[in-house]
This record gives sequence, structure tokens and C-alpha cells, in this order.
Amino acid sequence: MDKNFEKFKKILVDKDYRLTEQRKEILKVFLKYKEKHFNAEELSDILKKRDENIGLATIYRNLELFHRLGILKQLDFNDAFKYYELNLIEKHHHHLICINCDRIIEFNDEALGDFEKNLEDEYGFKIKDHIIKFYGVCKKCAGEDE
Amino acid sequence: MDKNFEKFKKILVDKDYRLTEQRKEILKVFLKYKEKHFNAEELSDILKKRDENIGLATIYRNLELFHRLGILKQLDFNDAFKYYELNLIEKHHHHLICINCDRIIEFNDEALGDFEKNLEDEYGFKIKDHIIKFYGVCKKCAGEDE
DNA sequence: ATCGATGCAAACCTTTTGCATGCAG
DNA sequence: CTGCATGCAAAAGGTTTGCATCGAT
Repeated sequence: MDKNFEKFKKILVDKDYRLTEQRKEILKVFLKYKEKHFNAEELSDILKKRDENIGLATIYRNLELFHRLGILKQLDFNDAFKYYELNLIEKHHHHLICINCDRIIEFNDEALGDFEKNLEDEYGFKIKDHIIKFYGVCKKCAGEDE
Repeated sequence: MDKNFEKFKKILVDKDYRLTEQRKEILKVFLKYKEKHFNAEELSDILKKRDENIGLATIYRNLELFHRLGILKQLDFNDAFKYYELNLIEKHHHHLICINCDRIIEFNDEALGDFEKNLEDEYGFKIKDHIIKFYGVCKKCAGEDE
């Protein structure tokens, strides 16, 4: 079994939240597509295809819960939806968003440590997490312009 | 008169948008509170206090317009609202968001250049803009915990 | 058996839109 | 004058909530 799945189950149980079928199914989707982010509607569609009929309200309630528990990260890309993705400490990544084709490219951030350290010292602010989005033109779109 | 105000007027006129009283008043609010961000409702309240009765729909339409024209930046802090702030090239700043008291601290980013350069090379992605949010505990809240 | 979790539908709330009127160019 | 911009109210659309029922512990 997935180590992360066990970890998340423990987080729920430790805080006296019940391990319902619905919660397990939602987590399984995120764990299958590790780096991907979903909004409530997208999750609902994926679960329907798996013949898991979970009400939208339940999905919303649990996305919010998982976010509060630190299991999921809440993202937004300035459209109408809230997106969520796994909050895995071992795989911190961010997004390059193409302003031409809306493609989203994930990248890892190892080089950010020093930058954060300086900020913490300067503002007396203890950084726990960050969300970084770079907007620009992706390789493909730049190529098509030529 | 404010140099930026003239610049924004020129952007509108050059693209054949009309210089209405409402547009000028909205821009004036942003130019008065240079570093601050507002959502539509907050702007409406500020304008009401100035006895400028501008319809909410007009505010929404113009925030969107100014965003498309590059005059305003669109932000979000994972609540229900969209926020906007001046997009001044000379004063690029970002946000430290306290996860305890929701206080938002602005900081400038001069040290980000190298980081971006590396990303561009690695992914063939031409970066035009970025939005960076650091979540953590601010000085005040850290102090109160002790 | 208890009480938190779910499902459904209705309510909510921010944002968008249609349409008649107003005003910048 | 002409047609874009505004204001109002209504609609849209994502998210939240109330309540009866279900099911994890």
C-alpha cells in the first residue's frame, strides 16, 4: 500500500475524523495522479467514471477538510474554481502558466531556500509554505510565433 | 499630476477606450493607495464614501478591463474574492500571508532574477510575470505564542 | 446505539449579462 | 450624433448549508 495513503489515514484517525469510503476514494484519486491538481467538478467526474457516486457537497466538504489538515494544497489559476493538489513534503513543485495556451508546466524548487531564509530574517516572518506561479510563454507557443 | 495616472490615461486612449468619470475615479483610488489591493466590494465602499456612486457592474467591468490592459494585477488569497492592485513595473512586490491572523505583509523582490533565469533556460519558458505568496507566521503572532 | 458524515436540494454570494439610458469623442 | 459605457436588476455559476438518513466507531 502507498505510504502516503497510510500517512493520511493516520492524520484523520488521530484527529477523530472517520475513515469513510468517500474520503478514501477521494484520497486515492489524488494519490494516483500525484503531481496533478483537480477542482471539485473534475474530481466528481473522475469518481463517477469509477462508479463511485459521491455527492458534490461531500467532495467540497472533504477538500476543505483535507486542506485544513495539511493533506491538500489549495491552488487557484484566476479562473472561477478552486483547485487542490497533494501537499507532499518530499515533492514540492510549482507552476509555469502559459499566457498564450493556458498550458501549466510543473517544476521543482530546490533553489528557493536561500531566498526564503533572507525573507524570514528581514521580516521576522516564519515561512511554512509558499505558492509560486510564473506567467509567460511556453516553448511550444514561442515556437509557433516564429 | 501623477505620472502613472497620465500613463494609464494614455493606455486607454491609445486603444480607443473612453475616459469616463468612473474609470478615472477607480484609477484614482488605486493610485492613492499605491501598494494596496482591493476587491470590487471594497472599491465600491471607498467610492461611496467619496460620493462617487458607481455601479458594482461598472466596477467589475473596469477591473477586468484594466487587468487585460496590464494596468492592474489580479490577485487572490484563496477566499471568495478577486483582488486587484496596481501593476507598477518600478515597484514589484509580493505577499507574506500570516496563517494565524491573515495579516498580509508586502515585500519587494529584487533577488528573484537569477532564479527566473535558470527556470527559463531549463524549461524553454519565457517568463513575463509572477505571483508569489509565502504562507507562515508573522512576527506579531510568533510573539504572542511565547 | 451514537453522533459524525453523506446526499439532495435549496440557499448563498460573488461575478456576469441584458437592456434601456447616458455621455465621451 | 454615434456607439461605447453605465446602472439597474436579473441570471449565472461555483460553493455552502439545512436536514433527514446513513454508517463508522
